[in-house]
Amino acid sequence: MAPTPQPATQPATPPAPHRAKGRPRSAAADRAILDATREALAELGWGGLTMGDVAVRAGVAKTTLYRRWPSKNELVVDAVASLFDELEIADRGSLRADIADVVAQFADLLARPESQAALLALFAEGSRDPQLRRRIREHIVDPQKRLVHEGLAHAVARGEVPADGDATAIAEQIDIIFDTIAGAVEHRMLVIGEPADPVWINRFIDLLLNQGLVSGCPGC
Amino acid sequence: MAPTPQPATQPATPPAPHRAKGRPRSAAADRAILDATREALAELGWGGLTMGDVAVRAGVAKTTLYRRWPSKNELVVDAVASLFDELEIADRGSLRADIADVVAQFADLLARPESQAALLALFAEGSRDPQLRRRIREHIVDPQKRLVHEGLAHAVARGEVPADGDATAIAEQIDIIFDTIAGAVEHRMLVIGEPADPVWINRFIDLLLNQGLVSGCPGC
Amino acid sequence: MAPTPQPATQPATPPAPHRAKGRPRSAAADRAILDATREALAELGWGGLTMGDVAVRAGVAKTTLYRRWPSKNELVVDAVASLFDELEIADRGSLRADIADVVAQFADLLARPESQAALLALFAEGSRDPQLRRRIREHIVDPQKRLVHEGLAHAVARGEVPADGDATAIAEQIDIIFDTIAGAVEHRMLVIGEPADPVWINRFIDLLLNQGLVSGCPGC
Amino acid sequence: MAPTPQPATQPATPPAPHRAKGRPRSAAADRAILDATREALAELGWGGLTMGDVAVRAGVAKTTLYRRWPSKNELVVDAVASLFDELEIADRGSLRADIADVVAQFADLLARPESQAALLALFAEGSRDPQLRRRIREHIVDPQKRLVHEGLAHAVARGEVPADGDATAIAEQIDIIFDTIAGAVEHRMLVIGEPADPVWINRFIDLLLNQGLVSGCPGC
DNA sequence: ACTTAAACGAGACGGTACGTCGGGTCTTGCG
DNA sequence: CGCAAGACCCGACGTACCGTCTCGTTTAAGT
Repeated sequence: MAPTPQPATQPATPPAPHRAKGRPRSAAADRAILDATREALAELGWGGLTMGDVAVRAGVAKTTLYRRWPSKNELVVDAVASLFDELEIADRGSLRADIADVVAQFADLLARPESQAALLALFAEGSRDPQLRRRIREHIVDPQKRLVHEGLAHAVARGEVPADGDATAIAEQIDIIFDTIAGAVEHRMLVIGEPADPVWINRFIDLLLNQGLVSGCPGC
Repeated sequence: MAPTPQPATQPATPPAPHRAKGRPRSAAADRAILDATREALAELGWGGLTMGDVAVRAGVAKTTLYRRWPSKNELVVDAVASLFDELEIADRGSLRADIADVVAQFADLLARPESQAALLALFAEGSRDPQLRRRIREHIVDPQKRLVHEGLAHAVARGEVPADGDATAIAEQIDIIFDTIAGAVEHRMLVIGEPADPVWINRFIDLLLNQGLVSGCPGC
Repeated sequence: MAPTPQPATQPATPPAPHRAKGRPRSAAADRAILDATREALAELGWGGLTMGDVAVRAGVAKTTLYRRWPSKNELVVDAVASLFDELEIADRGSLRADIADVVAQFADLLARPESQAALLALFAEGSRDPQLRRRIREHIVDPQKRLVHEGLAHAVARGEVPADGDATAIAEQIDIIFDTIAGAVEHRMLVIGEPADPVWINRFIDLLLNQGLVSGCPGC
Repeated sequence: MAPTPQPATQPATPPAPHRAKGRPRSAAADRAILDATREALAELGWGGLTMGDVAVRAGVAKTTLYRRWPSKNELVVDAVASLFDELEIADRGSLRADIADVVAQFADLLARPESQAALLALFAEGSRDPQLRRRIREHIVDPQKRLVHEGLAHAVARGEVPADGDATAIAEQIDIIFDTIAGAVEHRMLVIGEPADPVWINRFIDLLLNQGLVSGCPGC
């Protein structure tokens, strides 16, 4: 999510260079502000984070903040969204290994204090602001479904999982799987505050892959 | 969670009547405040909730609030915790039906705006305040594990699930199951903001009970 | 000014002893409260004086205070008025000596910090509350006019001052003299904050007795 | 007395223009606040005067008040001090007339409710705060001694009063005269609450100029 | 000794103002 | 025109006292 120019929303592809009059905006300021935001967020949490403080940390005037982001919400979304770009799924040879790998990545990400504070703060604000919630889904959550999608593709390619023909059925299936995996890790780390270590991950995948709740799969 | 007496934390079982000096605290005020808090929370969310406003709604002086709860956090924990006392698991004849029933109850609870706002706000604050997180676990989250415990007992009694001998293994198993179920519903409703309707619940239980990810359970 | 019984103002002359039922009021409490008031007043001034603090200093419940005095005003008037009862005029052989003596007494009284704080606080409140001002006049200021009255009587007896026949003229004369003497000392000590030492007193009496402003009394 | 710049007390003569960064303070706000303060003071007195109320009357935020004056004291000193700049002494042809004139001016000033409340409140606070008392003396009281000084000069020029050679003796004489005149009027109007009408002024000057206490000046 | 009723301590109560802090806007002068 | 600085309006914060109100407990006078 790129810094949002306030007065004039520039087009996605700026074909006309639009020879900006006057002094151009400082790119360094953008970076400094986002870094300062993440730092302050990790230290103080959403409630403790103040625009004035971010401005001071970034060595920037408050005006400059508001010129780029209309409010705390959007600033923090931007500051946090980028963290999730690093998640990747690699073909590790088996469905179990692939899941374990991506869950571990997610767990690593959520282990950072700033991620915890930032995400929960966003989710909390999102519960009152449908627009913000939509932005969170679109920019932060939904993009990660690609991981499930790709992982499933690998499994199908390996023959571990049959290729369901129906596309919408697959989409819904992906949603459920994603809800379940993401939710379990989130609950474990954000709500309970316990680490999702390899042991936990293993047990969780056991449950997910049927060696869990009704092991032996007796009457299913 | 009962109103926390500020200066002197009395023991859980007060054998000594503790001859209260001075005018006793008004029980009506306690009730009015908690009700007002839940109401305001639903209307305005955590960020919009003001102590002054709660006081006005409760027909109570601001000082009376602060005399009982040192901060918004504690007040909201108290106000919200009671909502979870209503969850129950009934023996509906099959493991699937039991799970579906309790998930539906949980979904109903999280469908209320005040629950969403309150829980997420608490979780967010909890990420910065280990003490608060502990209180959330102890007073709100962990007590619900009884549902899994009882459900599992029913299933064992019915012969749907073998009785694992090891007690600690069972405890860990319960934790994982709880993390997974609670996490999935939380993610669905609190993060994504989508309803956990019967269709979703069914698919989710499919996944949980092996008719899901690797349906047919080929090589497990 | 005696402690004012609140609910029932007893008649000035209690012919019927009014056989008090129940526990009688503690005289010790009265004294403790007035002492505590004077002490607190000297330390903290009117603005800093709190009823709660006075109660604590006096080892008494706040209720006990309010049972006797309806407000801070009346309490402080009572607490302060007694200080002025000690002023006396002695026949020291000459008008000048008599005046010097009583002015010195007044200066000693106003030299105490609690007198300064208390009086000025009362005067200040009195400027907004005509009733209080009246009470101040009647209970604190006017009673001291007896000093001028007696001093003048001594001077007439000595033949230093002719006996003006008209009673009302004398009364007005006394008022003026009192305003002048009291005012000068008050201004010197309460407003300016300088001591009224013997040198100042001497010069002041010079001015008052004609060796002052137009010394030599040329054309009078 | 000018509004006191809070963070940096600039020198009396700012030779360096002190290139002010940021938005300059609104001069209109200064005026509005001082006017509102005088108005509120007259209506409500010191005790009733609220910073919040002053802010509302001045159409200004409370923070703007506190940015300029650290407390009620300083604000009211500033608001009131200017009232005293209007006192003047004119050469009316005789010492008696000159005195009568300036006393009448002083009486007019003290007849305004806001002057009474403000002055007494200041004096009261001054009794506990030596710094404030010093500021009162320097900014409000002492400057008025010029009136005595000038009046005396006129009298000497007219030959009504002999020119005392010693400068310090004259200074002390002025102090005494000022204490006496100011004190009498203050006592009359601020303490007693009676008007200093022409009749009273005449009698007072009689006393001051020897036709008073020992009229006829028999043995002086 | 027993009754009775007011005084008492403690402290909770509804209020009001306090002085501070953060949000978001506006107004300067400089580059 | 961007930018730093900082004043501005607004509104919530948590605290301190106010004067009132219950409580349960003395404490003396009258029986």
